[in-house]
Amino acid sequence: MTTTKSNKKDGSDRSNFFGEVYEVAKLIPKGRVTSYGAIAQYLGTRMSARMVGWAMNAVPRNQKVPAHRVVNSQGLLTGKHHFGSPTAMQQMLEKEGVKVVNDKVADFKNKFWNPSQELL
DNA sequence: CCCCTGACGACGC
DNA sequence: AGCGTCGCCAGGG
Repeated sequence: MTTTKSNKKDGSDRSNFFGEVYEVAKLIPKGRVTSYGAIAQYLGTRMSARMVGWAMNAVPRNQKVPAHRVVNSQGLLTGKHHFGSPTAMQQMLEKEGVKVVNDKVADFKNKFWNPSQELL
């Protein structure tokens, strides 16, 4: 075995960037939400938050990434249109306990999950 | 190889 | 507080 050190998690290493994004997104606790910028900042604030959202769209079906738990810094469900249905994202969030009003997360500030702080 | 778009964010007015 | 613009990085045509 040895396995040396390659700690590969089933193909999550598409590029450090995408892989990290998927990992963090998968770590988001149920009932909590985070923002694209927060993930970007956690990775090193080197890339724009746009890359994070982009990574979500590039998520293969193999990866179960709760992209619905990721919203923009306003708590707005900007990516809801990418779930196949414009209401799918909201439905999933509400199902997990996250109230969504007007395509926006209620108490977003309170439900915000910061990877750099919680994950630390 | 050049141009444009894209699930964002911060700043300026 | 709402709207507009620029910046960032990468992929697609």
